Amino acid sequence: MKVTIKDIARECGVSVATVSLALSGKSNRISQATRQKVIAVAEKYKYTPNNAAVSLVKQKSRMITMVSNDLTNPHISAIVMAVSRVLEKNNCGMISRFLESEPGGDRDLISRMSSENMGAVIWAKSLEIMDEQQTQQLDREITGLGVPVMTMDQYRLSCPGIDVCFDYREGGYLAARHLLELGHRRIGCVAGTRSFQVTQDRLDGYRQALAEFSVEYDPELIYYGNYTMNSGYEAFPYLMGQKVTAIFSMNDEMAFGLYRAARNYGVKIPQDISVIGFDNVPFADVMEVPLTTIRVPVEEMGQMLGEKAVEFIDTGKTEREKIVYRPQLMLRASTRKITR
Amino acid sequence: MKVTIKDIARECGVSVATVSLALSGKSNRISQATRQKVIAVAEKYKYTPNNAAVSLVKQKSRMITMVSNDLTNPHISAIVMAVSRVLEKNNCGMISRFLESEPGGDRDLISRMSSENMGAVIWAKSLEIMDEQQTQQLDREITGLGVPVMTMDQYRLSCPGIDVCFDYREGGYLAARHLLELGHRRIGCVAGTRSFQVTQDRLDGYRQALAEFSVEYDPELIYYGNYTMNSGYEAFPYLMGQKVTAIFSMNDEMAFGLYRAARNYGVKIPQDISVIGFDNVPFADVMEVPLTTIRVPVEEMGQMLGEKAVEFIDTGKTEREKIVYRPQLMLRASTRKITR
DNA sequence: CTGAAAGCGCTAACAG
DNA sequence: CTGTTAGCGCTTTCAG
Repeated sequence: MKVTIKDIARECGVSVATVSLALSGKSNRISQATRQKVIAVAEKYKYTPNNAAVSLVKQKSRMITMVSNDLTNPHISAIVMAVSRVLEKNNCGMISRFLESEPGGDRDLISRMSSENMGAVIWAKSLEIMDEQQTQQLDREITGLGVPVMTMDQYRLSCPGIDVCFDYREGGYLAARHLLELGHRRIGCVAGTRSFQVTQDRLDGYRQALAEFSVEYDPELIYYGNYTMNSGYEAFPYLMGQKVTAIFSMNDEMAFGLYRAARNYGVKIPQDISVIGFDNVPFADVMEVPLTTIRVPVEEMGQMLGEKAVEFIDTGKTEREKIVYRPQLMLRASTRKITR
Repeated sequence: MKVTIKDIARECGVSVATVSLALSGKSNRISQATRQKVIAVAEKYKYTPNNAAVSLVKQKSRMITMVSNDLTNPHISAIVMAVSRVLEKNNCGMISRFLESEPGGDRDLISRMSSENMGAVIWAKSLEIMDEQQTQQLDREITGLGVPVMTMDQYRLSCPGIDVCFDYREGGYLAARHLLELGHRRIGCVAGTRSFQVTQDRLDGYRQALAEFSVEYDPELIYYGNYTMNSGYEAFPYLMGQKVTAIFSMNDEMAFGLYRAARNYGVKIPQDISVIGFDNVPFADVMEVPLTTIRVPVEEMGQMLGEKAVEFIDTGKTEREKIVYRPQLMLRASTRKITR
């Protein structure tokens, strides 16, 4: 049986209250002598508090629930890893819930979460496009958890927390503009999951760039995938059929799918076709033709998410904050001036 | 305030005991009428039990602690993802602790874990090479957690659980033999972290293959990295200096580092040098020159880990089991017959 | 079939 | 400076 505060109290000949106080160190009502003794005994038996009991009485804990998409995407694992690092350092725990990248299912998730009494949640799931009513509904449910919530998008929540955003629109804009500046006019796009807000945002940026260059938007040039490598692979023949000279892929994973398909079809990147990705995962730089892409500062964003979660737990503050990160073009070798 | 069992009891005009019994459904001592009423009210208020309270009284929970190395390695994230999937399905939660791939620090980790009262732990951290005394010491500490422990290596623990192993030795053997069969004789090796047992195992396999082909083992041909891409990158010039014609990399990540370095040095794979990896991460197949590698069935292994954790929690069984998975050569394009 | 009561390990008033 | 006490939300005997 694990040693409890009671065992220590008995051994030291003091009450449990004294032990609790001595160990927490939060009060100087305890004499040096007793404190020292208590600590010594606690160490002797390698005492560690029972978190369930602590969080039951305190009504909160240093456990943080992290909700995110599928880890097989290195972009996601980078975020999770960054968050985890911060939490460990601040001795918080992390309960992770990795969801397959499919829309829906939040309802069930939230009810399960409400059983755990975590101190905060990091909701790093892609935001679905929602109408006003759905938005309010989700807000009500999430807010109902009664803890601060950090998100990775503008969820328009009313509970304490922060929205750590990225300007996907500008990212899409930068990507398309880069291609346009290289002279491309028929620019295909491998979009991600249709129902995600971030997909729409990138598309908006793409369209804005086209407009600036007076290129008409052609919906036939958009292929909707689901952010997996495989969907990039499938997009390739379709877009080639559309005679595009360049492709903007909404994430690097799908761009890699494009690479693989191009190899199969004997199409050379960037000689025959330019490709630009999005995310800047570590692998982008390993390919034989390093991938030009849009950098998303995942490390910084993950760290911010983690630090804020800890801060909200520790200070109990109640504001809702927001921060927006900006994209950056990583120019590498997969894009080039149009030759025809 | 979250609704508790007490609120429901009051609303239904019954005692808390009755509510508990009715909701758990484990007893037929409750009349249909009351049960129905209790359930209706619980749903109305979206009641969910407070896990802290439950686990405090039951002295265990359906929360599983998952300890693993750094997620930036896709091989690790695949395992974590597979585990997570089965836990979700069995409505268990997962507390994750991702450790940087450095030796040591288990001590602190275990004491932190002992505060959470999880139902099981999955210890998917690489095993360090240890002497008899250290082995016993670790066993004592881990066993001291008082819960079943699933590992990914032969930890020789005495607590309930399972060792889900992989035959790394045979993997190393297959890799080296493949190269030998292609006629290579000076075969470099990018080893992983020196202090890991799995590193030693792969090396043993490599040496065995050399012996079978009567090739003398040359320690100068071994470069110790740390399983990161970067260490593969650094290994390259060293091994080229040793005039090797082929390289066995102990994981795919490091092989990718080799790829990147080869590109920089203008060395062609496989024309100038053959490369074989280990793991078979999804990317291995995306490279312009798809990577020949040794497959580790991470999906199956992760699933086994998760299922066993659930099984041990649900049945309370106390044996210690063991299962060993076998390697498989994935022949692709990065290795070829020696031409000189 | 149902209620009362004890207790899981710990904290936080409130007394002393 | 230290002990007593009342609970946090829930399960589980043990009576009724």
